[in-house]
Amino acid sequence: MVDDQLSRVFSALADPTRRDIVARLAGGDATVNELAEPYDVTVQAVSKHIKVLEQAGLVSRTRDAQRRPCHLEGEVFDLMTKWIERYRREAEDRFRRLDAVLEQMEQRSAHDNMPKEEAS
Amino acid sequence: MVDDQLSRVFSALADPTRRDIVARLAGGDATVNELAEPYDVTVQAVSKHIKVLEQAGLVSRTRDAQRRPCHLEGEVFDLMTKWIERYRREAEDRFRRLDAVLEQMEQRSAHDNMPKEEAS
DNA sequence: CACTTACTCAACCGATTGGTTGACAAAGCG
DNA sequence: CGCTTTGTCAACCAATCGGTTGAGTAAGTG
Repeated sequence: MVDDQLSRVFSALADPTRRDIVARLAGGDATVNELAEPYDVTVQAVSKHIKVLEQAGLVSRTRDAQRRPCHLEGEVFDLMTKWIERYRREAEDRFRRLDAVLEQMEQRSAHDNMPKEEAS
Repeated sequence: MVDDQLSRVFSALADPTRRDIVARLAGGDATVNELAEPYDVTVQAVSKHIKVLEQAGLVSRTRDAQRRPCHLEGEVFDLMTKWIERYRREAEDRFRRLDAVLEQMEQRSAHDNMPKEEAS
């Protein structure tokens, strides 16, 4: 099994059914049977999916008689967002720097017929 | 194999080695051997990881003699961020609404006289 | 009490995954 | 020309994954 939380979260959301469950839970809490209803799989399979989401920290469960209402936990999204944002920003910064370099090269190679204005 | 892009991206980032590769590529392009160097696995294994990242759209490759420099593609992160942000926001909104309801209940139970007609 | 509802656990199955080794292609270098 | 570097492809293997069926638990209902 995957050991670190970030891996568990990404891994949990790699499955379309589980993403759909998350999407539906974002609209409100629901029981296992309610969640299982629209899919063409057994309740046991959905129960497994929920367990995966639970272990990733994306979903929590309470008890209401025989029912086990599932609740979407928002905080874990922060973990992902932080990771994603960090590298996206770096990638974009590098891209911008590269862009600047290319622009400079462009200007230099065409300095004869280019306007004297220097766009810094 | 996973069919949709979002699944491929999440699935690709579910592996710690692949996340590390992405992290390192955020610092600049690198060849397969350079990327493989720090890990305790064969170059072939790393080559496979890169292929997974490539098919997820996270990495692109050019050619430089025998070398295949890998480049991090930033745009795909948007796909993830959009998905994440959407459901996080909904979850947080619901949380705030629940908070408001609980607060209201708190205030109401503080009163000894409960209103006869309960709004639903 | 028996019965139904809601759900989980255990065992199994086929497909996929992450790793290996070995062979091979493609390009630069002696 | 051979040799090295850089990387991929193919075949295999053990572990995991998503699904199944069947049994079992826990709680409300007749």
